[in-house]
Amino acid sequence: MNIYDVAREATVSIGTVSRVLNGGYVKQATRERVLTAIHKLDYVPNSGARSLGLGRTGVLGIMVPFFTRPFFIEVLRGVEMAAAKAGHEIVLYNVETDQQRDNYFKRLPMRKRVDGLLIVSLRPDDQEATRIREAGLPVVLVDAYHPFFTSIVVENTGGARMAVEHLISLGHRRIGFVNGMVEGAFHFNQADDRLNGYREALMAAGIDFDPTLIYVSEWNRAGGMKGGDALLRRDDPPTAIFAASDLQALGVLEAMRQHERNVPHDVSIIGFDNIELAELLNLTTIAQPMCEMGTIGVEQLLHGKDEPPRTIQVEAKLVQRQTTQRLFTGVT
Amino acid sequence: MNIYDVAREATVSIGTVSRVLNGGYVKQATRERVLTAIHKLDYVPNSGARSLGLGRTGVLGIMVPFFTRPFFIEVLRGVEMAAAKAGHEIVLYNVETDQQRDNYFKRLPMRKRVDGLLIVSLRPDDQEATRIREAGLPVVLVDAYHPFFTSIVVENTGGARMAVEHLISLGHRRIGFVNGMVEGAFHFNQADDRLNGYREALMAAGIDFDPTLIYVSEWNRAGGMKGGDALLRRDDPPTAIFAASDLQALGVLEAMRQHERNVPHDVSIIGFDNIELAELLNLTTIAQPMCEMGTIGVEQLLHGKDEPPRTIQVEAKLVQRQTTQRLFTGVT
DNA sequence: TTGTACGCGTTATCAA
DNA sequence: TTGATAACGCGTACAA
Repeated sequence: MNIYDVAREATVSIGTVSRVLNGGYVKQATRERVLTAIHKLDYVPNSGARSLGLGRTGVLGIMVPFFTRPFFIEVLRGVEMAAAKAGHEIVLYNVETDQQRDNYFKRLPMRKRVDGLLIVSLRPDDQEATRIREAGLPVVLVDAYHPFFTSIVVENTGGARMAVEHLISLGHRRIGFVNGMVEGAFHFNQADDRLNGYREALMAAGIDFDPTLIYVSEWNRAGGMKGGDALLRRDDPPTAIFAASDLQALGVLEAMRQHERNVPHDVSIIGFDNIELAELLNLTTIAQPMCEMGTIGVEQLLHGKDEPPRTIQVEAKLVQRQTTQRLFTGVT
Repeated sequence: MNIYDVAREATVSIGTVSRVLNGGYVKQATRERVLTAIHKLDYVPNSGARSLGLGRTGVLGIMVPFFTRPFFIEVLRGVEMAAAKAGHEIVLYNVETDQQRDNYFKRLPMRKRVDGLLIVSLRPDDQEATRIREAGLPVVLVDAYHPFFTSIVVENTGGARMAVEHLISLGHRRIGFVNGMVEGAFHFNQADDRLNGYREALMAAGIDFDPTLIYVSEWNRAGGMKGGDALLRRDDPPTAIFAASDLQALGVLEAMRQHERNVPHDVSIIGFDNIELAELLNLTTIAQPMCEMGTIGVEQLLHGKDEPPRTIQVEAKLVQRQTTQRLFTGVT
């Protein structure tokens, strides 16, 4: 069932069929004959052949680590919405190992299977970035940064500072920090920025920076649990804990439960991201517009083609819920 | 940068390059020359052209409604794992409206953009199924059933019966049921099966079936809340509630909180699915192997090509946690 | 307004 | 073991 069959059925040439399909000038009567033939034969253009001729595929690639984590799902949601609206399909490149990451960075951009590539939370090194740029494939980074590409990032430093300032404003001075770690060789750099925010807030309040109050864990619940546990085993446990992601904050909450500390009475907890679960569990957190970041990313991919790369910073917002409260000093 | 460039660089014909790439017989020395040329030119085969010649794309389509819901995410996880292992990419067709659903059912199978289509929780009607079958595209259904295609389903009736039997075994006799509804024209049919399981369990225990104890809601938290709320407003509220999905069960839990009923002391709650959240919130539930269903689906798609369609029923299992307990009768 | 013929980058077939 | 060439199905100049 190809374009020749339709042409024969409608007794026209394939050129005419193509024009009917792609909106060229065709006499009304001819158009109708072709349309009837198409309908009768149940003809649908072969998209592979189409992209070969056209030089584009109508497909956007999205490269994302651990896509089942809530943060990435939210970004994906935004991506899907924007792509669907623009009539593009999306193919998912999930990254769980260094090997996958390297493989994708090396091959994906030159295969021309996609019209654009959205990379989430993964940072190409300079050599990879150079190769990608030379391949000419539009690339946009979300939650990651590289000078060669348009990047959408939340104000990581500012957001972290906001979180810690919130805790300080509640009277806390011994504030633990469960930060995220580099998983594999993925080159996340959010962790550094958030650490800077943490330090800035302390410094501004005249609180000494104590590196032993920092625990670096994986960006998931198990990691958060380990962090919360470690911080509570100290002789002088912190009265508040800032976790670099909501998932880690959930782990911290679990650790608190195991240590039989009441949140927020004994310990205040604040997370980062504002995933759906945070609302469900009443977790105070720093919200970043995850879905929107995905949407913006796709729009940049589609419409920001030839503009020079730029960094789009989106706002973080404090969402106060019920896991943080004024430090109980024992005084009335 | 195409195969001709490589051929020229290595002073061979494109046929030889192709053979090096696809594993034909090539003299070692020639092979190395070609490989060097490939490396030097950073050549990567154009996958569009490749699929045109090959007649296949190496891509699997997955059509799924509301893909951000935990159940679908879990299925997707299984799909992604299996597809990656088999060296296939996946393109995501998210369905949120009837229109999208119809569009995809009509066009997707004949465009030959994918080598196989996995359809999750969506049921084609007979006409659609016929067209798809005629298009010759391998299709597998997950969490849905149609006689034309291999289908992977959990024992919906058995699972629901298990849930209600569990409640009955705890002494409950007035058992509410928050079932799921047909959203749009998506033709879910899980709801009917689960209703049957509910009735069977009651009947087996000699309990009268009371249709007013059933509330039909959307398959999400908001729906569950409405259901829980409605059931609690009765003069004789149920002592236990079975929700057709964990998401709805979460809504029911929220409703209980609003009505200031203690779970499980005042009311026992059981869900269905066993999403990650269920563990986090200690929800008793009926587990279905969501991830595995995705994996099996892909395997069937890839290896079950010419075998006749069959229905693969996977097991449901009771996972007892802390939202169900023996009915408190007031007697010691 | 319509038809012809070429190009897109591969794979596969067949002859050498 | 290698090279030449015909598909694959479409878009699109260009000619008619």
